Amino acid sequence: MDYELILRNINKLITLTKKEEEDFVVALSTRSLKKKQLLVKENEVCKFSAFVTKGCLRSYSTDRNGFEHILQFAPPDWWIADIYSLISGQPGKLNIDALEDSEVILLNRSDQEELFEKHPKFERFFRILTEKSVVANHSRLLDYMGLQAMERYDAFCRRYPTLTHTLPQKQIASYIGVTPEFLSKMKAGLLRKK
Amino acid sequence: MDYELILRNINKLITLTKKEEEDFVVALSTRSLKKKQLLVKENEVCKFSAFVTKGCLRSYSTDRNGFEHILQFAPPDWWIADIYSLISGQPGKLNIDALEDSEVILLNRSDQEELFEKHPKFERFFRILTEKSVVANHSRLLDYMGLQAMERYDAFCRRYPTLTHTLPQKQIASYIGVTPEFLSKMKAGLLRKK
DNA sequence: CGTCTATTTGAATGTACTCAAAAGCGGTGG
DNA sequence: CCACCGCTTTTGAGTACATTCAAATAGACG
Repeated sequence: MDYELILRNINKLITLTKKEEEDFVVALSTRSLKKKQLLVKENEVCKFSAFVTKGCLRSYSTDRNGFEHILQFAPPDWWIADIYSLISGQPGKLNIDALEDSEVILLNRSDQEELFEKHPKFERFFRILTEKSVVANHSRLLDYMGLQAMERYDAFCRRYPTLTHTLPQKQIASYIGVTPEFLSKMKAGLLRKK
Repeated sequence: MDYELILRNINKLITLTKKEEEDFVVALSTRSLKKKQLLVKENEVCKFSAFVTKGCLRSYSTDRNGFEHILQFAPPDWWIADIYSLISGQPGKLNIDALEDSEVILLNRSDQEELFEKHPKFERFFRILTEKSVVANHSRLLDYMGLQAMERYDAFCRRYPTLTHTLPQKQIASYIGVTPEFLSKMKAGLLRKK
């Protein structure tokens, strides 16, 4: 299996010895997902973190009116999981599925915890990864609170220029928190102004 | 100094040896804050995490229209910081101030990092703390995306029953993302229905 | 007691949503 | 290769939730 991408991802934050690298790699497994295929289902316990090597996943929750709200996109080189379910061991509310045919590497929570025991360096890696996640969520929360829809769309386009062009608008609408209809109208309005 | 509360807080997630406890405690310092006093200012680098032992702090950001948006309340037994600034070393966008006369314990980032080197167990503590923070932020983000103002207020009251009764409405409005005027109208509407 | 801030109330407004329908686009099977 | 089907995007009219602005009232603090 080719774990080059995930090892480089890890090595951005910590430096692994040969032994650590080996102990890490044996804990990994891979999985292919067809477009629309679910990796994590709501009301089930999420037992692993996923690292995307190809394609693109998303995590989302469905509200009582049937609307999907996207928490995260995960293109290659990103981690994704239902962290609530992962750390509580309780069934989660998130679904994680593939927006296109994708490849992921899975790390079981139990293996991850063994890794933490054996090599505290991994604890550091995930501590830092999680800190970055908090920062991203803060920024997104502030966007929700202080910006209007058009500005959130702008912010999205600036932060994720690639995703902006590859994802269906409907998905972007669901991420920035507007209806697809309204996003369409915003873009039309933009063009008129130019 | 009395570090009982913070030690109990730590011991909820990990178990410290005598030596670890000592090395931790020597890194701490305390500070008193008067109501409205700023602990962290925007555009300055935040160099510590704060643990509240008395009173209540909040972290917030001011948007370009001058509106404050509260990211977090920190009553006793809670941690608070501008994590973006803390981990990046860059000047942050958050202010942290006291909503009433308060006492906090400060842990410098550099001391914290030394602690991580010396005792990886602390890395675990903060890894778990940070994971919980991600979960809380996810839940709040989903509330913003899927609930309307009244429901967000309900959710707030259920999650923080104590804060609901002690905080000024204006602060709660700023946390749930509505104007103080509208929160007032929502409550009036509630009473009419009962 | 007086001042400053927080809360309430009301009227007018605006941003974003709902519902409906048409047009566009992509994939699939004949 | 074309025709069809389903899904996404666009467009429009009507609506609703929440804001803005203004003014009055209530409360807190020195």
